[in-house]
Amino acid sequence: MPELPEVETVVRGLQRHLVGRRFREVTLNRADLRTRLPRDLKASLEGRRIERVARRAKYILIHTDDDFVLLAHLGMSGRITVHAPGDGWKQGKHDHVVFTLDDGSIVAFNDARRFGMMDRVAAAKLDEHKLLRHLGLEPLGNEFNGPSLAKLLKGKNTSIKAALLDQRIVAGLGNIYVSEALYGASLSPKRNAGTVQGARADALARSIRETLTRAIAAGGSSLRDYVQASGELGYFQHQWAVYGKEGEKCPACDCGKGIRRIVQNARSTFYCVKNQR
DNA sequence: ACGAGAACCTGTTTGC
DNA sequence: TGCAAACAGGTTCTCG
Repeated sequence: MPELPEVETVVRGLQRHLVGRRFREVTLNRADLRTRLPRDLKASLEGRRIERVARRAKYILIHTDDDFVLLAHLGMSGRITVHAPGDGWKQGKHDHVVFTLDDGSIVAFNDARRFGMMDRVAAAKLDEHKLLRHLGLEPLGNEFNGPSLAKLLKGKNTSIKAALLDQRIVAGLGNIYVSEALYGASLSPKRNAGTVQGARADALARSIRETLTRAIAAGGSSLRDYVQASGELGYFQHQWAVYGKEGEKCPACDCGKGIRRIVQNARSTFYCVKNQR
């Protein structure tokens, strides 16, 4: 489900409702997510004040007043939703962790497939965390541009599609936005990653940045599981150029072949054969 | 050392 | 209609 724009949207929703509040109660309903939840999660969080909420790649970072960070990843099907006191929220089947805040609002972590995770780490050691330390460039960060992307792709002997899904290169892209960004840069997903240099890398970096920015503005893309922290859907799926559009006309041409779906590394890729080389 | 494929898990859609 | 197979916004481990 959630790629960078969806996680960023959730983070913004959490910032509105969590910052300045305290965890009053933490309920662990099941601990066997992608990684096992820390045993002391409840004891270590209850009473703590939330200082800020941030994002690194697809990870949500909730900073508490003891200089620790609650790290959360939504996997494929994870959601974090916030419910005002008395809004009628009832615990559901896959609500694995439920937080009650000091104002009585509820924050629910729900994840049917349990590919998501949560962990707690000292803020000073955040960058050394096993799951964060190998992450590549933030595509919306200042250091991300054509030359920095080209440098990371140089010598990569795989498709540009597979390379962009590798979080050690660009951190935060997923299956939807890779197809969309490659379309925006007129690059074939089958192109060898190492050949994306110079002007091609410039175009790709620009397209990645623009695609993600537009998706965030639309509140992310809702395909099946994803909702914002408020429960509202995302709307960027209505602006997709190619993803999920096999057989449809590409927005830029009338080539008649339509948008094609191929499978790369066991994941669907969508692209226009004529416009992307 | 690198890249492809399998595995993790549940729910929904598709096809025979 | 019913059941099985295929597929889904991700990541990590294993194997060649």
